[in-house]
This record gives sequence, C-alpha cells and structure tokens, in this order.
Amino acid sequence: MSAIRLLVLGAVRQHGRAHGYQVRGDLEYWGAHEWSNAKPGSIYHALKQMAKQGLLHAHEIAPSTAGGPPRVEYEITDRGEDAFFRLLRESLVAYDQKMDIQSAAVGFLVELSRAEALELLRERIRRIEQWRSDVTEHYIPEAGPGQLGHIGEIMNLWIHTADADAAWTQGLIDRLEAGAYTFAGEGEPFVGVLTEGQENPYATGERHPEDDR
Amino acid sequence: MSAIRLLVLGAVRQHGRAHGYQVRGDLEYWGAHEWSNAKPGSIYHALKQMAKQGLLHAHEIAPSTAGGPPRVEYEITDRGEDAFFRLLRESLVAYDQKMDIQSAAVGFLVELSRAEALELLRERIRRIEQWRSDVTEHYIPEAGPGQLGHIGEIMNLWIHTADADAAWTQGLIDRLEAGAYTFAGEGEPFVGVLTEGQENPYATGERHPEDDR
DNA sequence: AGGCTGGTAGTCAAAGTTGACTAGCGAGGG
DNA sequence: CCCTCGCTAGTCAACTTTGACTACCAGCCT
Repeated sequence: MSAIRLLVLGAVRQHGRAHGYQVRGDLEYWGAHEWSNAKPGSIYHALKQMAKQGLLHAHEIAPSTAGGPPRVEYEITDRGEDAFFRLLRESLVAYDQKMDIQSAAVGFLVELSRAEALELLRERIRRIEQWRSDVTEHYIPEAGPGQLGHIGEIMNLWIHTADADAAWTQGLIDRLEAGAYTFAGEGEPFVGVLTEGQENPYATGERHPEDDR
Repeated sequence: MSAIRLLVLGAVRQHGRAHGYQVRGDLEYWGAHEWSNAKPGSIYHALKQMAKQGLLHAHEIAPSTAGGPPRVEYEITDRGEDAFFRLLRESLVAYDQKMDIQSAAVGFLVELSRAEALELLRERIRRIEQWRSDVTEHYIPEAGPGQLGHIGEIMNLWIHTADADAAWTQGLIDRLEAGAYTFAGEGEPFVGVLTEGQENPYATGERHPEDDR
C-alpha cells in the first residue's frame, strides 16, 4: 500500500468537500510531491477509485468558477472516515520502512487524541525492536555473520535504519509528552489546507532546487 | 524506478543463464522479498519486458527437468550489461530514500572496482548533504519553523533519516577503505547465487516471523 | 492403483503509477 | 482586437505491481 489513499482521504476530510485540483494543491502545500508519489494522475485515480468503493461521495460536476473544465467535488463518507482512521493507525505503528506512508501519517497525527497518538508511537517502537531482534536472530547464518560477505551490509543498513527510526520516534514521543502541538479535542486545530484563493508558497516552481533530484 | 530491474538483471548476470524460477530463488536467498517488491509476478514481468527491450536474450522454452511447465532461459546481452552498471551506479549515488534500491545496489557493490565503489559512496554523501541544506534552507518559512506546526515533524523525520543514511554510508566507506570484502578484479569473488539443487536456507517459510508484517 | 501433498514454473486480471497531453478561460501586451 | 501566456482542472495510454490462480510431475501413504 502506498501513501496516496491516506493523503487524499485526509485532504478531502480536512476540506469537508474538495475537488481534485484542490487536493492536488494541498498535497503540494504539504510538500508531498517531494516525499510521496502524489502526482496528478495518482490523485485523480485515487479519488475515482475510492468513490467507486464508497469511501468518498462524488458530487457531480460543478462548472468551474475560474476557467478550465468542470470539476467533480468529493466528500468523505462514514465508511471513508473509518478507512481514514484505520489507515492512519496502521501507518503509525507499521515499521515497513516506507517513508512516504510514515510521513503522511505524521501529517495527520493530530487528528487523533494525544493519548492515542502516544500509545501508537510507543507501539511503533515495540514493533521496531521486535523486527530488529527477529532479523538479527534469523538472518545470521550459523557459521557467523562473516559468511554473508558484503551481503551482510544490506542487513547492516536495515538495522541502522531501524535504530534511527526508533530514535526519531522516541524524540517525537518526548516532544508530545512535553505538550507539543494541538491534538483533536484540544481546541483550535492547526489546519494545513489552502483556502480558496490563498497562494501556495510551496507550489511547484523554481523555489525548490531539490525538485530536480 | 524500482529495484526490480537491477535485481533481476544482476541475478541473471551472476548466473550467466537463468530462468525465472531461478531468479526468484536467488532473490529470496538474498532476502529481497523482505526489503523489495520482488514478487513472482514482478520478476516474470521484468524478465519479459527487459527481453523485449533487448537487455536480455530469451532462449526459448526448455522443458523442465523437474516437473512443472517448460521454462524460458535468459541471458544478459551487452546492452543489458551496460544497463546493469548504469543502474548500479545511479542507485548508489542517488539519495531518494528508496531503501529497496539502495539495498539492491549494496548487494551488487562488489561488481565494481573498490576505487569506483568508494568514489560513488563519497558522491552519495555529498548529495545527501546537498539535499539536506537545500531542504533546511527552502522549507523553513520566513516566520520561523514554528509556523509549520506538527507538519514540521515530517521535515524533521526526513532530516533525521538523511543524517542516519550519511552516517551509515560513512561507516561503509571506512570498512571498504580498511580492505573489507572482495571487489571486481581482486580475485575469487563472493557469489550469492544458489546453484542447481542447493537448498535455500532463507526460502519463504516458517523461519522468518517478520514475514508476517 | 488411487489419492494427496508439495515443489516447480509460470500466467493473468485487476489495481496502481507515470508522464504527457488537452481544453477552457482571463489577463496583459502590442 | 487578436495573440500568447499561464492557470485551472482534468484525461489518457503505457507501464508496473499485486495476489490469486493454474498445470505438471514426483514421491508418499494406504
């Protein structure tokens, strides 16, 4: 599974009602084109697919107010809401080194309660540690790690990455315990969507040399 | 781009001549089903595609010696050889946080000369540092990082990951400089393929609880 | 002899992804 | 007034990925 469904569901949800181009704008605003496969084609595909599956409801074509073709507006359904939270919770605890999913989940972290977020992040650490010990136990040949030759460097890379991830997670836990950010039910939320007409400071353009990578 | 082409090309190349099931076995032996999308469908698809594109030559169907349908054997072509090294070099220097590609590249690292491998790894570090400074410069709002709210944690995650990657790369460089492993042209290479009839200690099975993730 | 299991080798439809392309409208220049 | 440019909003074909499925043979059990 990729991050696109979580991102699109979350974007539509935060808007209440959004069309594809709006979602596209939000994801760009979040920098998602940098760290996920959130390209136009994928976004529109995900919208259609999730509408077909009943996670979104498609309000048929409103003619555009600002030039261009008519647009389809989407709204999240109850089943979509469920799917969003299921995806979010899974993505937070799953250690599968897919950074795009992890990033997307962090972006929606504050949709949960602080207590649940902390719980999930602690579970994440437990799973990373479990994974780490499974790997070190099972992938080391009987004759010692030397038998693996340079192939052992792959395992080394993974362990190194897992440790870095656990450390980052712990850092986030510490910040959250210290009261950082505003979670669901804690008052005025931080909303990261672009309202109609607002310019996007991170729009695709010349401003990010790293786009060229 | 995914890791599958590099993996399949490299596997066929190390065998000299291999059919799909053999490639599948090698990738499993390398643990690639854990850290990449090397599923049967993808492997067979990649083989066919690369044969169509002239990177592999398909020796038409030899009847199987051990039950099952007849099998197609593949051999790498000169263009395939070029493509393999181009992919390998690219994958080593590219910092795009796709761990599957990085892992695959590490697996074939010793196909290069030690000098070139070191050169590429140093370039990798330079690129990570470049990426890091680009990101920190361009993605921090004028009003300070606090403006980002919890979204800033995504950037934090990426920076953290980049630093961990650079550290791992430096560690590998140190080990290679100290003479670790056997590179191309340095004598008897370490070959990580399964020969006919050899049992695969890492075959898909009950032995890896982490498969269940 | 018949049936069951398990390994061998691979196919296929459905889903997801990519990058290039289109079409409509407004603003601004000449 | 016309033409181009750029933004809005999206489509589409080609390609890749996924997971379930198939067919064949060997060995074992009864």
